[in-house]
Amino acid sequence: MAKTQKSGDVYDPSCSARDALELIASKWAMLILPALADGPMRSGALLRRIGGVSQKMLTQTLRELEKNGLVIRQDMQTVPPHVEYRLSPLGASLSDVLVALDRWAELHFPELDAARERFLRRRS
Amino acid sequence: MAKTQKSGDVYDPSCSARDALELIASKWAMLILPALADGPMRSGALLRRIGGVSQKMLTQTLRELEKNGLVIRQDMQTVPPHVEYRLSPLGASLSDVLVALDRWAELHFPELDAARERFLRRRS
DNA sequence: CCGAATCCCGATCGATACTG
DNA sequence: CAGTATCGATCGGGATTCGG
Repeated sequence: MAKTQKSGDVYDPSCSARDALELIASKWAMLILPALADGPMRSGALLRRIGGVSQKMLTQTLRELEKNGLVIRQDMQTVPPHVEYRLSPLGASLSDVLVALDRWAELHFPELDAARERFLRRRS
Repeated sequence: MAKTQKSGDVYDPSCSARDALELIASKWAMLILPALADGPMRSGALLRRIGGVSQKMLTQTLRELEKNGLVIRQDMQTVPPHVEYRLSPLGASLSDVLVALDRWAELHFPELDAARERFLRRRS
């Protein structure tokens, strides 16, 4: 195996907990997983729900999440294509934490904005 | 102003809550902020604490966090240089959420590993 | 018609060496 | 000890094309 798994330590780059963190540390994953918390969605619906995401990045991120067992992909094998994505139990547990992060951003972004402006003013 | 601030909605790419999320969605920010939760640290100590980070990325990320009011930089103006970083109250509140994320990764990475292996096996 | 794969470019990252 | 500069490698993301 590639990594020594001692105990889970995200500060150890050789621990695969770090891989897990890097998977999560993606702005799209942080939006996709919470979006799926309310129930299964088609790829087109996700594309509309998540503003600013491209089809490519959506598919790419979903594949990565599927690969790691966080998202389950269900292809209805119909014409026209109908593909649904839903959270696995593992994905749902992660989604809970990510929802908290999203809510933090939605609550505190004005303070970040203000700090940025203060910072710029200070250097002018 | 660049973005219409309606209400905080991370799903709206024109809301600066999205900017906040993108700032957070960095593997280094996710390690730096929790690392500072235990108290102020010097830059060298952070470099040692956070495995795999380069001096460049550490400085760069710290600057970004400082710019957004999450981290406070204190230069002791001595020779040799002594610079300390510590969380602002805002940064501390974010750190709490990030700690939860880190702990999720440390708890569940074996399940991700297993899922990846299952995925590979399925396609072989 | 919907979802995925390919090509291509700019932005970003990381290693190393250097400055104050 | 803290930060910067440079450069090659890598990644993100859009436009386009493919396939069912």
